[in-house]
Amino acid sequence: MQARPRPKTPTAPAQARDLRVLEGVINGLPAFRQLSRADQAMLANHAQLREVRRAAAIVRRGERMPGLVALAYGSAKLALRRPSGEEKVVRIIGPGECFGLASSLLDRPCPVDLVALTDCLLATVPPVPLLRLLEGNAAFARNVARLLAERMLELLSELEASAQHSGLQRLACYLDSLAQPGEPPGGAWIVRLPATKTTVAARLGVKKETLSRMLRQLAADGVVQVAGREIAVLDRATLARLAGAHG
Amino acid sequence: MQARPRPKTPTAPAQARDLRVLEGVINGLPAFRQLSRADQAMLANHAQLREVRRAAAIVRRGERMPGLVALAYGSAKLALRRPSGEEKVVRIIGPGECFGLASSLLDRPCPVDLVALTDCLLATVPPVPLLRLLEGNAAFARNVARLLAERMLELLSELEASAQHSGLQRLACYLDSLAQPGEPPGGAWIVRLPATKTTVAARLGVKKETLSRMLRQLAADGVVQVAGREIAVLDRATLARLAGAHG
DNA sequence: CGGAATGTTGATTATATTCAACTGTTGTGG
DNA sequence: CCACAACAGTTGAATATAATCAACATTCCG
Repeated sequence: MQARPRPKTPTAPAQARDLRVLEGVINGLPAFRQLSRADQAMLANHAQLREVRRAAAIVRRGERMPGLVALAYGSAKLALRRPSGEEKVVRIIGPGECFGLASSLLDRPCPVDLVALTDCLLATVPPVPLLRLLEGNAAFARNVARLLAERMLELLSELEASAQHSGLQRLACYLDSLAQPGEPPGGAWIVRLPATKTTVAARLGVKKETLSRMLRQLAADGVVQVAGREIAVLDRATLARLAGAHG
Repeated sequence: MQARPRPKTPTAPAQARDLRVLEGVINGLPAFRQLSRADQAMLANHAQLREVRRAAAIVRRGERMPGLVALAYGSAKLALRRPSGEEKVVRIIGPGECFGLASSLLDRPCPVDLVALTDCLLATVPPVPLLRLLEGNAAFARNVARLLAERMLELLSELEASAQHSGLQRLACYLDSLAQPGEPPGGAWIVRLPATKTTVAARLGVKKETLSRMLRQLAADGVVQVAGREIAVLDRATLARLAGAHG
């Protein structure tokens, strides 16, 4: 914890003020925002701060969950790996997001690999204080119930996406969901891929070669314009049409 | 194929004793079993009993959720339908199981089609009493949280299954999970498909033709023996091997 | 600079779908 | 009771889709 943060990281040395940082991170999570400062402090007291390097495994599938993992900065992927080497990325999480609520509450082994996509700072809240809070704080229990319900529905729409067979449909749907209005007003929409194309491909359930070909196709049709990880959506209507029904 | 107990008059006329039957059904659900009799009675008072015919739509996707739907008898499928007509079956539920907890709690539109596979009797508990209980009963809130957490992990393993690309892998995995020890002790294991092969195929994410071919393949290899909806697993080791890694 | 990771492209191949024809089962009404 | 319609399942041939293999280009970092 005295290890100096990477010189690239512009923020102040995080580890020096564990509790401060922890409380900040915890307060930033939707799951905990409504808690009293006392409860938040209790969680922070039991939580741990951890820095991990790009490509490091944060939790491995099958391991006991160390608790709820919250990202202060950086990004990580939740991935399922087949022995054959192929992997399916379930979700990509960024700063302020967390992972492992369900498994922690039930004390079940981690159902996926959690792998850092960039250097990360993360907070880990062990199951015990979570369960204590769940027992003693009805509002928290309600909150957790609502949160899990939302996550469930998200996961379901994830499953739905993976069910629509055409890779192109899934890509169109994905781009559409990530599109942000570009800075020149009426112009094109912008998508910044949250990870390498290889990882995004795994997230979409296709190989990187296929993703490459699909993007080329879309570009040739004038629907998008690709520049590395930046994608400009030129024709959002067509994109939406592709995402909806079979194109 | 098999004699389904026709609900000519199932046991006793169900609608005549709404409250009795409702309390019975509600008490049978894991979500509600631990409630006091008073709370159960409250739920029963607000709940409704409904008989539906085979193939009838119980709730349509996008409709407002009428509440938690619990099956007293019969079975139903949760299905996602693409405009193109193809459908993906997410889950098949049987007696004692329920559906729609997450959507009801959040008052979100129903994310799937719920369709009766056989004639059914079902109880519907509207969102309002559910939410009231969630507010007033901390133990219930904790219970709901745990239940949703479990459902989440199930859904995740569902997603995992749909990610392993080989249809044969998914079939092997599915059969393995349904295999029951056959009645002659050391003999073969038995699987009774919970629905028509067409529906099971949709559950596995393949067309009925493909399922038929895969089963023929497995039978030719001496792994299973198929007789209508009954499947005898002759070589469970091989089945498990197929389910695990690429076969 | 140089090496590793990432991404692209073409040729080939595996897998499952689609189309189509046919069989078998089940329930209904003449 | 039989005929028939509707549905469920099987099988083969042609086809579509994405994976795999292989070579090459590019970008990222130390």
